[in-house]
Amino acid sequence: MSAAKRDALLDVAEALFYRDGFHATGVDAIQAASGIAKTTLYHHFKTKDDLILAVLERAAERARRQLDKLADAGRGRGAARLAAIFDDLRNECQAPGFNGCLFNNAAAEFFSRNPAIVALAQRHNAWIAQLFARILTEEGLNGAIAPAVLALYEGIIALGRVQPVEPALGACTAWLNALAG
Amino acid sequence: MSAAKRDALLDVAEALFYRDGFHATGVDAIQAASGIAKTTLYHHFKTKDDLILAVLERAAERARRQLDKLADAGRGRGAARLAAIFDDLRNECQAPGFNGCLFNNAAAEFFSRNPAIVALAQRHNAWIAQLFARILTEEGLNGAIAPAVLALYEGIIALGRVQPVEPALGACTAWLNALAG
DNA sequence: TGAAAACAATACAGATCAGTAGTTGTTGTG
DNA sequence: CACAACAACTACTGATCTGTATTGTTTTCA
Repeated sequence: MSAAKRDALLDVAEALFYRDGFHATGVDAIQAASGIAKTTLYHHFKTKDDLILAVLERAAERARRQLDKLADAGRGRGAARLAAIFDDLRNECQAPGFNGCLFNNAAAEFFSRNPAIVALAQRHNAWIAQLFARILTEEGLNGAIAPAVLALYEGIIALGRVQPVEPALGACTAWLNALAG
Repeated sequence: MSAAKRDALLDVAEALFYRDGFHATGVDAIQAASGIAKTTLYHHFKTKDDLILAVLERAAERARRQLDKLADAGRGRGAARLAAIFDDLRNECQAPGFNGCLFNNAAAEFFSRNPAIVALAQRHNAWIAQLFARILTEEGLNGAIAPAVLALYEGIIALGRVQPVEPALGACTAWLNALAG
């Protein structure tokens, strides 16, 4: 399978999984939406769970690249470097069809069922926590609060599904700026 | 159906929904685990989604009672009144089988499928935000940060599934205490 | 051009899904 | 005791689930 076709398949699968959930999205729906035959799909992914893992791994890599880019751009700006990452949340949470964090959604659905999926979500969150810690120390701030910053980050994403994010984001960036003062 | 039996049924359904997810939990599994016949179940709940809504509504009432109790107990203690609510999270997140927030999990699974379930999660989060705002103003603090406090609260719950909550909770209560100073 | 792999389409297997019909207890009430 | 209402059980419907077998076509690459 060409890389482009594989990407197209993963695109379709990710969109359906994200919108409708993992258990509620049948392989038939992915087949119908992607045009790729079920036989072919199962030739490249042993099971549906393997496809889900591939979707999640690709999405995690993409998210990490994006976060790295945002973190690099703000280098030397103190707490504003963190605030820039939260600013980016505004766009994502307000995008149509926003349904929270793909990885946390997956972890919730597979909590008692597929440890590999939960572990992937765990690693992804740990990576973000480490990024936050690095940013904080590089900017001369207290790196120990990184876990709390991550909680804020994930909390805003979770709430963004059912609430406007602006109030939380506003108070949050105020906090982050207070860190610098 | 007696109230006790209804409660027992909702207990079983809630436990299965919480552990395995809503779509992954079949009505047959609830029947087998509760001993209540499927006919009876469908006599009292028109559809599976109605059962889910009943489970969520009961759980939301229980959670609100618990939060109200914690909020009342800390009256007059300033930011510590909020910190007490976060302290309670420690126990919940460390309990075996902890799988995040039942309402956010439900909202994620039914986001594109059942607006009533999403709306219930929305109302529950709004209620908590209002509680936090009331506590903050009653304690002479800035009520406008309530949405951010809620984000912290929900973020810790979301992360509690895949991470130890202690670091985030520690930094978080430090923040809350700094609010008082 | 020819061989080999990958592909699509269809049909199917076996299990499970939500939900229902009908019959047999079982229980509470006059 | 007799009656009425509810609950349990079994069995079933039709749909949908993951995953596979089959067959034939297209692509690829030497």
